[in-house]
Amino acid sequence: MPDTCRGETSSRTQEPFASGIPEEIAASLCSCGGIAGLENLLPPDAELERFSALHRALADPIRLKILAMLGIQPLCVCVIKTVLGIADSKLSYHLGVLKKAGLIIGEQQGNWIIYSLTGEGADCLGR
Amino acid sequence: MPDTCRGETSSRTQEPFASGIPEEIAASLCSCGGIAGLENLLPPDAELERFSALHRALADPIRLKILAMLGIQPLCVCVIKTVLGIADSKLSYHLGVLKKAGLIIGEQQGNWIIYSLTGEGADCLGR
DNA sequence: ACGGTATTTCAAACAATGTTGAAATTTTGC
DNA sequence: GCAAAATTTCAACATTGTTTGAAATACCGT
Repeated sequence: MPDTCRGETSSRTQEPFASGIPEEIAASLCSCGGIAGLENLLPPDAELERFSALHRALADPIRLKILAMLGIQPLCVCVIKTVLGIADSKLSYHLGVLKKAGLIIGEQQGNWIIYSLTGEGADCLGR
Repeated sequence: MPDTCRGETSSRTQEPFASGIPEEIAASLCSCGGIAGLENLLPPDAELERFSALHRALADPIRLKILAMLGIQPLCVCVIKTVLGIADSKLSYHLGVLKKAGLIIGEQQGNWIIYSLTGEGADCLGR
């Protein structure tokens, strides 16, 4: 391990916390470049935003069930509705959330709209 | 492919939707056992509930950032706070959410509490 | 054009989650 | 025991997400 961090815990850089954070923490923090170095290792905010939006779309059992169903085969709304046993407008709301998140896509086919997974939606199922 | 599905689309079983759902849908639905067969292929409700709770915990950029930080090294609250630049109580709230979800664990060490990823938390980072 | 079926949209009620600042708790060093 | 630092808890409030039923839209067969 490189000895980049001699001297006192936080007198080298003027970090905004008082004085003695735990030795072990200070040491490894130091060897990754202190607070600034740590920050550089983090994903950019835009990416965090994107991921959290994706998780928000998956944060509901009804929506997960819809994804699971579409993972088996494309389905029209009426079949999904029958399996879930929920009101039309409720289902439509959840389909909208999944669609807006880019996880499913709906294709009109005559009187029906047939939903299926997008590539991203399929990725979500694989974990 | 097995020819398990001769005859009219939905006269064999009395499915609760009117009459003619699209041919293609009906056919594959049929070959997986109709509505009932489809239902059997879905994860049990308890599992959907569990997954959705996990996603809910990840559905916030602040929390994702905390996880990313802890993925680099264990940290005390004051360092996390410095990086995020948010109020103590706000941070504590989000740490609580992650802790309750089983993704991080806090260990008191003197005056500080040092948080680190649990196994499950580390799994989440790996995608 | 009409009547019927499938699906979505809308606004209002409701529920869950996130934020804020002040007060409480825990631990340490003296 | 007391004061100071780190962290959490609490209750009020703000924001966001979900449910509901009614009305609107889109498409088909006649």
